[in-house]
Amino acid sequence: MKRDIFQAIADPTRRAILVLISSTALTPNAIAEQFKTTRQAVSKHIKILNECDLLEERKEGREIFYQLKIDKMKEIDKWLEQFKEIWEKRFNQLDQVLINLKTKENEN
Amino acid sequence: MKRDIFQAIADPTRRAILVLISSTALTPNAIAEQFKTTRQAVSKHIKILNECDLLEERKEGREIFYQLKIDKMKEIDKWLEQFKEIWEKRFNQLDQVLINLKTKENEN
DNA sequence: TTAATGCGCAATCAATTAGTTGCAAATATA
DNA sequence: TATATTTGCAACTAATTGATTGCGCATTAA
Repeated sequence: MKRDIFQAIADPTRRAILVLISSTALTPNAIAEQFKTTRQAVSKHIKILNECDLLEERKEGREIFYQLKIDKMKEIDKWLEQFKEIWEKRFNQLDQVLINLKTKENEN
Repeated sequence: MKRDIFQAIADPTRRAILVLISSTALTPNAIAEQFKTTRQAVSKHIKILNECDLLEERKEGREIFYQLKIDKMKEIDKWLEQFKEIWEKRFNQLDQVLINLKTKENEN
């Protein structure tokens, strides 16, 4: 099954999980407690996130702690860059318009 | 139907459309030509993008030109910020480790 | 006026999805 | 050893998705 990070963040529950485990490693049960959902539902989301290579796991006895591979999130940022170039260009153009207006103002 | 921008970018065809119309306004037919897909399929994607308030449309005779509301893409960037804070913090910590190593080196 | 073009929308279909239930394996506790 | 806990995985269901087909409306061209 082909998954990508954009599909991973499409689901709101999954986005919340990502935020939750971005700074702390948590077990599936601990995650489920935060969301009023079942452990199994969380488990399925974890599986998907894992397929996207978004998780680090650390086993400790019978518990498994999951944490976000935060660097993976940079892939989204990288994709966004092509739009940033455009919106920054537009912003600069707007800026130029404002400067031109001000110059004209001073001419009066 | 409740849509959000994260669902909009979940589909690879839709991501390609967004890139395509980020700098130029195009008609559904013109978009479809770029992807070797049908006009109707593109039309459905456009509908979804529209529901997410991602598009500006300009009617010209019987043609409708669609262009990306580029500012809307900032919402994704805004969501990413919470992760950026973490990865920058980690980077600085790593930086500190390297500085400490260098200091110890100089002590020898 | 008639024919062709560009478009949105509804109906339909196959595939995928999120969630539930049930179970077996591994670990911990009594 | 017997029991309880934590987990992953498979089977199932209801809902959603992407794509196709067919239609009607508006605009343009002959």
